[in-house]
Amino acid sequence: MTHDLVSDFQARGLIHQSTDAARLREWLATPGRRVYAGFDPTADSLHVGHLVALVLLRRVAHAGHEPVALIGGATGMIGDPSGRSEERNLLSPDELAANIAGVERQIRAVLQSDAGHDVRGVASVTPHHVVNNGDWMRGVGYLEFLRDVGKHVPLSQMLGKDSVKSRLERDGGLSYTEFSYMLLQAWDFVHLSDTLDCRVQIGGSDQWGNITAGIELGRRLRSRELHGITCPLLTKSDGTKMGKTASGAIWLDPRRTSPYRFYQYWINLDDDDAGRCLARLTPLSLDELADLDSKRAANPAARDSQKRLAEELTRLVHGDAGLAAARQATEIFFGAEISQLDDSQLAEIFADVPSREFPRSALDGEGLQLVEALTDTGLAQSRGAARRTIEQGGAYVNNRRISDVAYRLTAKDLAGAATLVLRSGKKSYAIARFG
RNA sequence: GGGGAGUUUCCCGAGCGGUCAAAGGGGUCAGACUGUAAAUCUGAUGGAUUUUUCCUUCGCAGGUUCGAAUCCUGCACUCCCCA
Repeated sequence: MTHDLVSDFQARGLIHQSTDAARLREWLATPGRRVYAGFDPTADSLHVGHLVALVLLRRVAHAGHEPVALIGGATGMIGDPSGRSEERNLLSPDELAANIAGVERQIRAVLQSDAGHDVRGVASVTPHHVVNNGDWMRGVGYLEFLRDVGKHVPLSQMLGKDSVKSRLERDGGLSYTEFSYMLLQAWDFVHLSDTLDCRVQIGGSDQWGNITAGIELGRRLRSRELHGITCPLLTKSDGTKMGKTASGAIWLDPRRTSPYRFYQYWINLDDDDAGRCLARLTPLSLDELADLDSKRAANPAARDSQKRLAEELTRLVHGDAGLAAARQATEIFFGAEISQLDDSQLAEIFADVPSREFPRSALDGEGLQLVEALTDTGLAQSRGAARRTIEQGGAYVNNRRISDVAYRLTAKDLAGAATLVLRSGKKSYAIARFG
């Protein structure tokens, strides 16, 4: 079960920078080594950008080691300046507590998930650790920290970090608080090496400066050799950040991003991105990856890669139930006319679709103007826009195209007992409920 | 302090007394094609109505005119040059 983690990372394009590869391999040659990655609770949910690090930890477990997920209860109070162009706003203690709770739940869920055949049965027997640096930082006094930690970090080294340099060159500069961030993260690393004998830290490429700060501190304070790996930031072939859409980030929390939208995000990736994500984010073996690569080249239209990717990741994050829901919604959304569904099914499938209540009486007599329904549900900005959409053939009721501008909705248009499904264009849906 | 240029509809950018809701491009939204892709092509793109009009827009406030985004006055902001 144990295999060479470093080679595996390399083969998947997961290494951006690392400390001496030979020394790393040597350290990791013994099973049960602890490897950590940190997550700052900047929101009450992680998003796709965090997925790489989470999956890295799963690979650590798969390789026979013990992953350590660090939640930045302390560092989250400060804010990491890395990769940031402006000073962060501080979070209130209440927000922070809520964020920590949310993030911790997600981390545990992913680390414990048995999604992905390669890890099945492994995660449950391989121990993993979830720690919070707030737990050991809380009791540390300022003077104590300055004497024990700050004393051993040369200012020249801190000023040399890219994250600091780039911010100093900007108008906004950075505050002393954010400047100090790297000391906390450096101390985390040393602390974990003390308590868990954890000697490897992994993170995104923007973490290199913070990681090396910890390695340096370990050397000075403990004469201990620590190791670090960063992986490239996941970007799309068009240069934009992975996980960002026009409507915002793709979150792991189903209340923020429904399993359906999460699933769709991966389905819609272009071929190159899908290939890279499969390698970096899924537990598929290199053979399977090569197989999908050749299938994709031979028959891109089948989109096997995108489907597999969406499947693996949706199951990992949302479980089998979430995947099933996403698939069902996909079938309905891109399927034929909607009928024979009851209201609760409709409500479930269209859970993340905006909905709007109308009085039941609106359907009586002449009925409700389709134009009005489209604007009231937000599918059209104005009545003029709604007319245009209908005239151009972009308006659908229960997935049936309506091209009559004067069309009125009546009881016969209901898909369920009191629900009908409106659609504008290919993918914008809205639910109209008649209570 | 002196001299000059500018501020246009979501963005860039034409318009310089009527035919201007305002060229062109970008974006966005529909449609076709397609792999729920990319590229391409077509149409639309202030609001209300509907096929006829009406209302609101061209930095802000006034004014000249039958009529102004276009002319005049004042105010605000931006940029450039000389000190």
